[in-house]
Amino acid sequence: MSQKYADIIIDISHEGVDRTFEYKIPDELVQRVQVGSVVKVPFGQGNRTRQGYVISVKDSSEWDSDKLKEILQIDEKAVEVEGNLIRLAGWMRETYGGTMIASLRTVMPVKEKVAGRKQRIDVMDEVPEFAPVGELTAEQAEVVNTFEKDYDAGLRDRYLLHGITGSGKTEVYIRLAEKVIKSGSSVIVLVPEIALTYQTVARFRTVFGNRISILNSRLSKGEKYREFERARSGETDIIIGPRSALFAPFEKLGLIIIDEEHDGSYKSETTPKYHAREVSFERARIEGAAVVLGSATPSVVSYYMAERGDIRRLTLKRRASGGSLAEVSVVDMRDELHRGNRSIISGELHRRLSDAFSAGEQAMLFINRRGFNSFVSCRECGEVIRCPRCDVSLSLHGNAKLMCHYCGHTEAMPSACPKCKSKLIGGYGTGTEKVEAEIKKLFPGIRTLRMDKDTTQRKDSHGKIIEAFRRHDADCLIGTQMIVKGHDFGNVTVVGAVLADLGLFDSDYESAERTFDLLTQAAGRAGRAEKKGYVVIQTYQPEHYSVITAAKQDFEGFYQYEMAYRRMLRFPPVYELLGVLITSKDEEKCTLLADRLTDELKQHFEGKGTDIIGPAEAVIYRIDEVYRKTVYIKADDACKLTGIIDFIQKRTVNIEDAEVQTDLNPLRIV
DNA sequence: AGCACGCCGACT
DNA sequence: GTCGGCGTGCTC
Repeated sequence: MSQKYADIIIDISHEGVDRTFEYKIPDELVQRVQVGSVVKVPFGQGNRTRQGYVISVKDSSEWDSDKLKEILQIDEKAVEVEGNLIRLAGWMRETYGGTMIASLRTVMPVKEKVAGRKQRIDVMDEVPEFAPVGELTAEQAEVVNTFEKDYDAGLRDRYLLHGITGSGKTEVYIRLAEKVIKSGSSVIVLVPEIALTYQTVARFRTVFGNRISILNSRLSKGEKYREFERARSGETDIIIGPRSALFAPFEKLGLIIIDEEHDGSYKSETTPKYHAREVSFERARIEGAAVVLGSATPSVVSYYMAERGDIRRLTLKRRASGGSLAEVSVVDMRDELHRGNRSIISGELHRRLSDAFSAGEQAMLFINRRGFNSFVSCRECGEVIRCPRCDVSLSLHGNAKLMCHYCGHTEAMPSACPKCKSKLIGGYGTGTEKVEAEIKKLFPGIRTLRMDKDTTQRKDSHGKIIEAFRRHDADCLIGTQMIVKGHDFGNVTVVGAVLADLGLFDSDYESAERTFDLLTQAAGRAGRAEKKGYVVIQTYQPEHYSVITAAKQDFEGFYQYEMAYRRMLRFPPVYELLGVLITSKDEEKCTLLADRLTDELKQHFEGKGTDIIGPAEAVIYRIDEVYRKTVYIKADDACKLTGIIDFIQKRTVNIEDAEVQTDLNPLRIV
């Protein structure tokens, strides 16, 4: 048999070796080495044994055969990568930057086979079965019909399912999945991590039984591997999980569903900083699968695509249960102050809560606040206690410990101000703590539950709090935005957004969108059963379009306003945005690299439909003793940014100990 | 990343 | 003279 050769990516995440290397395939391995094989190869002068991934196999080589080294063996412990997933990784590298090996690791989140442990009992296994899905409404049936017709015609399209809260999107997903599975293909369902609750899982499990794989953050590597193996071997037809479930190795994929597609958790925070929506389109293209994006508040990006005809829009306008939408009112907190009410609870919210509690109903109060804990400051001189390693204030945990949210630095709470020695220092408590105290004062005897970063530190505590509230162990649930997402509580009739607009101050082009989403979703929480619901939005900016349109549940209105703003400021989706982050422990090197890189970028790309903005200090200039500068590039065409990412990757300017990362369409300005 | 090669300072 | 510092460059 003639000599065969393999192109191999070495498992080292470094730009210098981010390319394929050719190896000879020894005769005894030639039957078994194929694209996707994980092999051991000698590498470098010292011929150290390294792991590598076979990217292609070929019959000839440009190289002198006796200069090539041979593959040593197949790595039996490693999991093979499907050819299609390798292609997907190649696309991700090209689109988002970073090394090929980083993209490969991303598409195969489970690296090592783990000996099958005894099957742990998972809470998800004890989920009670829901009543089988009943008849669909006319609207739901129409959506399902449209999809089935396309699917039968061999068309694998992309759809945006825009359905108001309570319109029964999950039932639609289930029907679509059934259709695809019946015709012999598999389905991936992505959900935001936080929404992967009993309810969602229970509904799917009722229909699909044990032919479903469920991923969640509680699974160990081995358990996750087991679920992926079940998908690979055809033991399951459907996988449901967060972002990484997108890479489930189904042999024949027919449909990818992304529920709550506007959710921020679909964007990866580590290189490659991919967005599951974008990657799902590419995976679907490679595999010949359809994509369904679903949301009550679609992302501006997806809605824009639908408007331009890039994806097909399907709508659900009515609540499936027939329940009416909640009555929403907006309270201007400045008026409350003028009237002499200095409480954080307005007169109207107080009345609604009072009515609900005396009727034995429940209420939810949430604070739209991205900060986590209170900072500690001196009442005398105003000094704020800051992290010695990062440019942020420390937050108070418990009442004796200060902690940095960015680097984990902890120190004891000082007894006096480090600057003026005053004893009058203290934290102000988290927003949720304050609200809880206020509620207890206003409504003695009312049982409250608090859900925020503090109370959900421990694993599972999130689910426990939700379940306790569902059992009516408490009358009032108080929390940050995490209480808003995707939980149905039949007995909740009042939802209050205590401080609705805090998010609007973020230095972040998506903050209006997020505020609209949260308020709309919050409003959808009230009165989901037969009882009438009331939503009170308290704000200092009642005239802000996010607040006005959310109160009316008017997505279209919000979208028009928001697009005008995005257009004017040239933000996505009208323009493509690339964030470039330059980091170094050495402030001067960080500046030098940022300046030189910007000069080069301006030389090559300025004008011609691209704006180059920066360099500037990042919003948090220093994290964990690393300095951070940013450059932002806006372009009228995504291809230009792909070229710029490539240029940055191959840049000639390099400063040692300083690094560059790219972030395509970042969710926020860092 | 990790290893070898290479060209200058203070040691047996 | 030579042991060893880590700057530079390459890895199929």
